[in-house]
Amino acid sequence: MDRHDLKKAGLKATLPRIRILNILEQSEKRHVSAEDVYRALLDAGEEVGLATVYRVLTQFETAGLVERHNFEGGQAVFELYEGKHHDHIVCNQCGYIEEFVDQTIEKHQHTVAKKAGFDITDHSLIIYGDCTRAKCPHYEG
Amino acid sequence: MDRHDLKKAGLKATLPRIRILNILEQSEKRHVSAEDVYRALLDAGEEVGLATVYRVLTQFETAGLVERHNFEGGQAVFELYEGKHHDHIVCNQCGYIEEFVDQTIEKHQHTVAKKAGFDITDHSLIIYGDCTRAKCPHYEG
DNA sequence: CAGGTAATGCAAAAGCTTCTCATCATATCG
DNA sequence: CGATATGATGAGAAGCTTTTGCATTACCTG
Ligand SMILES: [Mn+2]
Ligand SMILES: [Mn+2]
Ligand SMILES: [Zn+2]
Ligand SMILES: [Zn+2]
Repeated sequence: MDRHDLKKAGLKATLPRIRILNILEQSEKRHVSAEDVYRALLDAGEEVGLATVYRVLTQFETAGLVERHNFEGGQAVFELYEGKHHDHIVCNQCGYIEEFVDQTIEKHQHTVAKKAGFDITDHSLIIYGDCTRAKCPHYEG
Repeated sequence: MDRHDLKKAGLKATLPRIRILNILEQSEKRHVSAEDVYRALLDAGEEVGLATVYRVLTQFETAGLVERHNFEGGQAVFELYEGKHHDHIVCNQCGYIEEFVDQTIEKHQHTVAKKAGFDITDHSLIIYGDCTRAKCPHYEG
């Protein structure tokens, strides 16, 4: 992802946009808030305003470069869109996020929509639970 | 639902709480925001503070009397909990909400959680689409 | 119905996101 | 390559939803 992809998306290849794209690509965490991106820029010594981060992320979303998710907790999170849909399972304890696709669930959603008389455009499926990773604060055996 | 149910939930039967419960029961719309509840109270000539509405709705949620949903749009919505789980399909155009349960989807969520090593506690499934009701602004045949 | 405790109302504050507007960078074209 | 027009940025103010602090008031118990 570089200035070329921005141009293709109809966006001027400005320094802030290139930098934000880099943050999204190089981030340890795949799902990051606007604040996360902003702090990462500050840590890297880049001067980008928080308002710009919000603006650019929204533009990226509109352009189909990133996806926005509203997990519980008020703060929206963003991730690069890689061309394939997936859903999320989130740990209540440590916030760890795993991605998944279940074809049966996907298919049944369409059935449900049809039965309800809706032309389905999208969906959001988030499973919440307690993960069993050693790292997780609440995990004991 | 009356003062008795409040007591059983460990909540004092105060006037604001009784009134809010009534609003939730008698509301035209099943899924209402805190603002919706607040305005309904004002319209009924009841003097209840907005902060109290938020506090009480959160207490009701904790007590298992209502459920909170975070649909797109920033504002949380609440509905009375009737003892049975369901998911939602929401119209992008008019906001109309239909409820559904799909046992296959429910079952597969547990499978997914197990495979990911999570003890599932909850989930949120929201399907978005365009409804085909005559009432709907975008619906044309 | 008096006393203790919990709930309320108001206003202030918090948290997240968007907007305004003067300034600045980018793309384009000569 | 430099001038110009256009669009983007940064800083702060503002918006919207939700929470909090605190003095006052209502509920429950006895
Ligand atoms: Mn993801
Ligand atoms: Mn519902
Ligand atoms: Zn965890
Ligand atoms: Zn509709």
